[in-house]
Amino acid sequence: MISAADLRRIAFWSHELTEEEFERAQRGIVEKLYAKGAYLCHRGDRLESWTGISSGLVRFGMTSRSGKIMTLAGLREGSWFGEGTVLKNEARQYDLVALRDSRVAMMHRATFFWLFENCVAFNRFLVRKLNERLGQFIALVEYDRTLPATARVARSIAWLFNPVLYPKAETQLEISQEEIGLLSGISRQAANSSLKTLEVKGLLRVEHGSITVLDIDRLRQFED
DNA sequence: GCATTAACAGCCG
DNA sequence: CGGCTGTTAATGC
Repeated sequence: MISAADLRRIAFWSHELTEEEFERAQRGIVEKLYAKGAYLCHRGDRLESWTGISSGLVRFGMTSRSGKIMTLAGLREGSWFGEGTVLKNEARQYDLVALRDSRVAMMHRATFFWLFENCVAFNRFLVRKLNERLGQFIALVEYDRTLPATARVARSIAWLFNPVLYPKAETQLEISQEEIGLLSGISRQAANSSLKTLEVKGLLRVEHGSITVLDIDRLRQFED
């Protein structure tokens, strides 16, 4: 079972639970490690748990039949996902791959349903979360073809700093330029050049192995 | 043109 | 040392 401190750290929704609800959640979660490159699940798998990222970075996406990869979202510490699959009790429609060594929190299906049936705060969180992700996926339709590379990088990064999904996130995030490329759907070299552009415009600061966001609002809307 | 892969030197932790 | 970054050259759509 996950420690209380870890649960508080990676799940801001847990702060709104009563003591009883919190303990139920805690007892229903186990943590698991995935090495860089390992799949948490493949499309078509049954992954029974509702899932949160405890540390590391995971790519949420799919691979087309021709082998082209499509990234739907990058999942960082504090990301929770899989409620759609758990609620509908169906197979996963996407792949989850660890981009670096990652620790993942798995909530048992029964615990998820207990919270879903009994806890208003938990449901408020789910609705907020689904709403943000829906907005993100709508933006993805435009993003994929229309926007130039730098704008796609800007959006991929902005999503990792979504204030609704990660209300307590630091402005700095440990992420390499290669990982940013994987999440943005471009090469490391192109990611490097886009990051330089965004840095010159004052939207973020590029550091060795990490970035610091300076202006999340402009980053989200960046178009050229 | 624009983006990709490959290669490599240099830097950081 | 191993991983990440910055840059260039060759190649493809």
